[in-house]
Amino acid sequence: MTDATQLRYTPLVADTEIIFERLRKEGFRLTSTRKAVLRLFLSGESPMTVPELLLRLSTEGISVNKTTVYRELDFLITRKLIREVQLGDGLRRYEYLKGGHHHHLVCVKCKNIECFEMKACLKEFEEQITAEKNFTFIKHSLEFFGICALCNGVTESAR
Amino acid sequence: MTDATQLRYTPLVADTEIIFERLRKEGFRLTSTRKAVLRLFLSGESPMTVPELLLRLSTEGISVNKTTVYRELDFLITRKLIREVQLGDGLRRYEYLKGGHHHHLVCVKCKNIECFEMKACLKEFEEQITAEKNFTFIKHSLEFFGICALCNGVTESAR
DNA sequence: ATGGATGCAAAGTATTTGCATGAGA
DNA sequence: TCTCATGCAAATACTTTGCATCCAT
Repeated sequence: MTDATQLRYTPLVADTEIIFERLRKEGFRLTSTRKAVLRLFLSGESPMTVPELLLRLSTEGISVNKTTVYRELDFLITRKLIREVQLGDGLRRYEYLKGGHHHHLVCVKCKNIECFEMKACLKEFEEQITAEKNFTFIKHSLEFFGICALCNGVTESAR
Repeated sequence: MTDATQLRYTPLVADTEIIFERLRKEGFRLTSTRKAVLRLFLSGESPMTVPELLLRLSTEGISVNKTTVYRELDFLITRKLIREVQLGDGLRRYEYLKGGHHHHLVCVKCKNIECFEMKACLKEFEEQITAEKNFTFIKHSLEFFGICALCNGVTESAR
């Protein structure tokens, strides 16, 4: 329970190439949209909403239709390359699913989202519940909300 | 960590009256809409979306405008009588906030939502993180997804 | 009668669908 | 060439806003 490790997304170009190659082998097309969206997720962004994603892409000079983005997200979710997360404000966000399961520290002030791991976090709890009430666990989501170190350091006057 | 208690919402009429009286004393009006919405939450429903809530009300023969419902929810959230919960499908649900903080077991098959408590669940974890990285915790949300006992018992053919 | 509460219409935002067209492999 | 992928328009779903009216106290 006392085992929290901060996740660091390493924006490995190698990762990108490996994923591209895997998709190609599986018979999917590597269109410019797909590459752009995947690169964006792989670059270590915080979870993004669709409007945010569209803005990011257009800022980079990439013009993509929103319908295409929604469909691309469906595709990537199905391939388990990204996942949807909800952080309490009613918006759907999407983030790169780099191997491990992890959770979020959401700053309610600056809205920054930090990812971190909790090894074997709720395993024993889930096992106990399974034994007690025949509930088969598939997944869980755990989000923490509070004020981050940066915002804690900022004095009222300095805002 | 091994302390899970199932929550049971007791639809106490007394609770309803106490809340009504409190609101009245604070200078808020007890309109028929307010009473109906509050009674619905107090009757021990699972978390509901606004459309679900509107349907429930109209089934009971209560005609309320959706705008009014949204505003009533705002009001009740401000008064900390209900809270918004997100259960992974992108929809906002609302539930009665009966004193205690609790979590949810969401069945992905039948969509049933069970509430339960975890005493001192993540307290020690939060304290550790606070010490490590100056993050001030305000709240957290924890949801479990899986197959409930009922759905586990149902054979494929019986569906 | 006063001000909180309501209803209605309209606008705003997020997401999905149908269909014709475009472009990787 | 053969489909997967895309764009566009429109539909759907959810939520918010402005304003006139209502009604609980």
